[in-house]
Amino acid sequence: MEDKHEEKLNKAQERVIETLAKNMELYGITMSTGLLYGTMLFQDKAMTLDEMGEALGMSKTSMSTGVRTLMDLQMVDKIWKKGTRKDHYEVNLDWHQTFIDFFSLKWRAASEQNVHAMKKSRLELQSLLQEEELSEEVKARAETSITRIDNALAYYDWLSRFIDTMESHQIFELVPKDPVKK
Amino acid sequence: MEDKHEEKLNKAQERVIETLAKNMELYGITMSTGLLYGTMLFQDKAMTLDEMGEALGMSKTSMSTGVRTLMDLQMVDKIWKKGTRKDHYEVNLDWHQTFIDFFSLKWRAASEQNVHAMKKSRLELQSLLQEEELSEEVKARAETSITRIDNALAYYDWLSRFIDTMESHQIFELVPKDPVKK
DNA sequence: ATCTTTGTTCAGAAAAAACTTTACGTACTT
DNA sequence: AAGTACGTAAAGTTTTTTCTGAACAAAGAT
Repeated sequence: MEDKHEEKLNKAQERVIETLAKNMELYGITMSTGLLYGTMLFQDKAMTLDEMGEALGMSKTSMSTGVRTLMDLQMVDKIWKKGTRKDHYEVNLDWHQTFIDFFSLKWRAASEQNVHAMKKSRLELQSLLQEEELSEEVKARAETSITRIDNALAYYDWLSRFIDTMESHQIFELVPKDPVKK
Repeated sequence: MEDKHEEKLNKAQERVIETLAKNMELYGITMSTGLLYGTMLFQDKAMTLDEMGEALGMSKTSMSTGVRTLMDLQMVDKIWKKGTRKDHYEVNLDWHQTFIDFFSLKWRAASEQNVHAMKKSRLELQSLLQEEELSEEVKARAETSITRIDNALAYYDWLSRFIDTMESHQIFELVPKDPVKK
């Protein structure tokens, strides 16, 4: 009887954990690491690497790398526990912030790299257009390229401001955390 | 001399293409498909599968699957060209819309799946709490689980409204496409 | 100081993903 | 109707990623 209840509980949890894990690839997170996250989510205590390995039936090494990935994304935090030498981890329950952190971190970085490359190439293309004896064909291609780059740069400017409004939480003015009552 | 110019042009383009491709993993897109996208970006004509294969030194099959991935994400469009039997493709230059489409498609889908699983499990957990002779331990765990689920559901409710404001372009009121002049 | 415990690095094994070649179906051409 | 061009599916190969076990370094315990 007791087992029956426990089984029901586990089944309910596992459904969520697995769905969550599957969809975490949007965060660039592997299924296993997603399962780790989900497992920790339903724990009311911070977990040690050994407990994780036990829970998932995986090596401690994998837990170590998995939990580091999650830490890098601010999805879990390392917790101080006195009286034990083991590290303890628990999920960061502020999902809104997790989402924002992910964006700031990954999308901002990508955006900046792209902008950097584009600006550098744009300069080169401009200088190319100054060249004497530039064939019409190359000239046309360079001009198209600059147009495409400018178009993209306008987007990245927008994206940067977009991420700003998330980081500053200004976004919650437009889209409030608590839906406005009717 | 002519070659010199062309080489300069290609180098400028390739820098952008490669950077772009590398960072497209945020869209869940493989490096090769990213290179394909970048290549098409700097083309002023729509490309055929054969031209793509030529340009990337890859098989036509790969181009076929790559371009389909990009089409699914609305990043490229298939173009009608009369007088030829080949399919032609060109990138969708509206980057803002591409970003929004990606979000609508991927994040909305993930969100809905997660919500679905959570609601289902939440019901099961509620019903579990009604059971007679429920051990204190299981009861406590079920209650924690419900709390965690409710916390997540609040976030997904927000996320859904957030995506709404993107799809409806309301987001451009808060974050205008053209930065406000000073 | 020596012996444990703990987390991580590294090399190799296992699994998954990406890419290519072959084969096939459809639609256009002659 | 037969032949050809085109895109894609399927099977097989190569490459990449993930996972593990052994070895190691740091910190604590004895």
